[in-house]
Amino acid sequence: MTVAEKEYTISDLAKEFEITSRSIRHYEDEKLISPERRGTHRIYSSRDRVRLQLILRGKRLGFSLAQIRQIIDLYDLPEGKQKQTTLLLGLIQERRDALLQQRKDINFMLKELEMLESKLD
Amino acid sequence: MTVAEKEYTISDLAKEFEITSRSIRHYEDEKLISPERRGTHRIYSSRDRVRLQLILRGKRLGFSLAQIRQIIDLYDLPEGKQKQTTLLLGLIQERRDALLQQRKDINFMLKELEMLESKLD
DNA sequence: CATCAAGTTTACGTTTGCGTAAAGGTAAGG
DNA sequence: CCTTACCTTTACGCAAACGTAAACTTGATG
Repeated sequence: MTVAEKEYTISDLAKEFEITSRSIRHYEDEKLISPERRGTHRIYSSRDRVRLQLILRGKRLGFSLAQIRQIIDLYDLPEGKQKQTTLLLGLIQERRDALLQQRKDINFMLKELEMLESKLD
Repeated sequence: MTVAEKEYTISDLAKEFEITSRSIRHYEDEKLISPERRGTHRIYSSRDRVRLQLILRGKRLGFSLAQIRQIIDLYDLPEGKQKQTTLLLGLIQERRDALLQQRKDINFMLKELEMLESKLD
């Protein structure tokens, strides 16, 4: 039997992640998330909540909502045979390259901060 | 004797870093860089070039120009006794926290990408 | 059933980060 | 001196990512 799925209102998630409801609705406008509707009200599932986490993670990394949607869409691949594997692999590789570059940038800046800090004696 | 410092025009740097001159001037408007002037023309030194690299690194990490300026300003501390050490240490710590969070986010996403990739068989 | 917090849509406003003319100044070569 | 390439400032334009206000609707509660 299916365990009762957790559900969230828009302000539940807004509070939890310290963003505004407006932002969450905006992400919906931009097709990044699409919660169930119960009447007019939005009901968010655990999966929706995870998607929101992915969105925010992408944001912290400086990706645009459009880029984040691309990444998120990768998660929605219908199981089994994929549509255009090579295209997707390319997309994944692109993302990975960007992330690896970012990690380098971060490590560089962390070192710089250390040096700066040591100057403050 | 002082070794002749390398100098660059705005388009030298624009080409090297694959950005537009417009962007570089914009960074100047935003007080992120302030090259020497020879007449009306801008002359960039090696130090200016390094600053530009810092700017672009910050951009790749998703920082706003205002945030980047804060970081860059840390480099311009007059040697020796600093103005408000504790304040600066706080600022540095803030930056570090953000960078560490980003690194976590990156590592998370890299793992996710691997998983996604493995689904494409 | 009245109330009241929380939800909804619609739409204009704002900030950031440049793009893109427009209109002209400057430096080197022929 | 004239062309040509590159530089300058000024200023309006624009997309992204929401903020914010207006004007309802809904659902839980006393």
